[in-house]
Amino acid sequence: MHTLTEENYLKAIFRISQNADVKITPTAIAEALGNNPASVIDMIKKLMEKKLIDYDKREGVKLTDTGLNHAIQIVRKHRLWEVFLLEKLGYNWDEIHAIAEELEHIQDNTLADRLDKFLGFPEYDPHGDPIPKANGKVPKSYSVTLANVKEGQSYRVAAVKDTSSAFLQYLLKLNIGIDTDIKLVEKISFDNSLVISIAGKENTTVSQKFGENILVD
Amino acid sequence: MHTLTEENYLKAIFRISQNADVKITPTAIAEALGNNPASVIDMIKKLMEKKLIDYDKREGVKLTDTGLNHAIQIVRKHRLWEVFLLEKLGYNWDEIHAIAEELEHIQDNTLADRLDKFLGFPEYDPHGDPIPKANGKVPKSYSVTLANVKEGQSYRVAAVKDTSSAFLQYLLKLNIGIDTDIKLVEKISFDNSLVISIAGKENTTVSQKFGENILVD
DNA sequence: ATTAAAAATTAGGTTAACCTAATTTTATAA
DNA sequence: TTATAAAATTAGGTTAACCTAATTTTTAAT
Repeated sequence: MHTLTEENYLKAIFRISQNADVKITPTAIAEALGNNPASVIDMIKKLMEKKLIDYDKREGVKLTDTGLNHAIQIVRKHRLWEVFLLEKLGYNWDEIHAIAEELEHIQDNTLADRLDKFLGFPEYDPHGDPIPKANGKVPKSYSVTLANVKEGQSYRVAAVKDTSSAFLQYLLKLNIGIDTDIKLVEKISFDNSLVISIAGKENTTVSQKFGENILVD
Repeated sequence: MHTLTEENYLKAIFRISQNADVKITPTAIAEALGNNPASVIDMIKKLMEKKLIDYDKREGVKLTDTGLNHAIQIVRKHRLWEVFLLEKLGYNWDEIHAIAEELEHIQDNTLADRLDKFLGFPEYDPHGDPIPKANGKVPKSYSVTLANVKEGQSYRVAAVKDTSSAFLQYLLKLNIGIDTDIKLVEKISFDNSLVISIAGKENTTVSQKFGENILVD
């Protein structure tokens, strides 16, 4: 139906719109996709013609209903494939994202539903991101980060924001995964570093950036 | 490593080279891919520069060792994915080829091996085509067609040559699948039609073209 | 051996998706 | 409010992979 490139634009716009309730600018899309704002303008015109997005300078870019549906279906496939790669093929946490980036574009009407059934209708992917249902409904997603949480209390790791290999490998080294318990021992006011205790073990210090990429429950 | 288009050329060249020991011409490749001979010439130049094929007018197109390896790996992935789609996701015989055409291009070094293991190291895909092993070895493939076989004898369907939906749906209607027993009752000399008995049932008549696309054992 | 048909090749053009450089518009801060 | 910076946009160019329409080469048949 749509080209791979168009799908990647829709997905990027969707992702940005999830992050925060800000205006989605051509520049923001360009950054997300790692290409030039001028190219984004070209594609914005094309996607508008196809009625997948609306755009004006005031409002920024917005997905139409059709565009949103497409984006959600792509995200659904991405996250289902991630579950498949981890659970069935035995890949590691940090390897699955890149492969799912390709698999999400496989075109077939019944594929997502079949995969969903085969995997036992999982609600979250291995990074804790909610897997949209067949009807487009998206399970609750987590938004509280370890960096925003009270000192002295324990939390369950519900999801990770950054899915880069670098971050996930670091987590692996620290023995942190989904469902790991983390206690925020202290917040260092100088640079917002976090002193944490992982699964009851001895204290470790991590950066603010680290904390902002861990979503807790 | 290579573009999707390049991979499709390698695969087409490989497929043609399997069929028969004939010279592989630009025209033949163009027909296989459904595009123009002029375009094929462009791509031949490119693939020669990349040392994936050799070409001269006398000899036609030949895959180099590197090119052959690439082609085999693509075919391996295609056929493994077909097994997956049929056995794990419950697709029908006639649906899997088209989806596998996309899946075969997913790039990851360990993917084929993991899939192979997950599926229990199958030797043949659902159309009876041999699945190349990790080391590039290809299990025995079948070459005797129902059209070339003696009257009065029974054979096991080992594979199908044509994997188009149209042909596979016809087979489904006739209740023919891999391992079905077919007896060649009579060959009509007028047009080489074949009178056959499927799994011991009453006689049916099929065309020469039909018979040429059934490989038997 | 000649000629007609088929195949290969060249030349030049198109489209999608990118780019850089220049220009215009909008936002921000003194 | 006016200058400056940032963002958006336009103009024009590139590359991959296709195309059509010549033209040349090869093959096959008389």
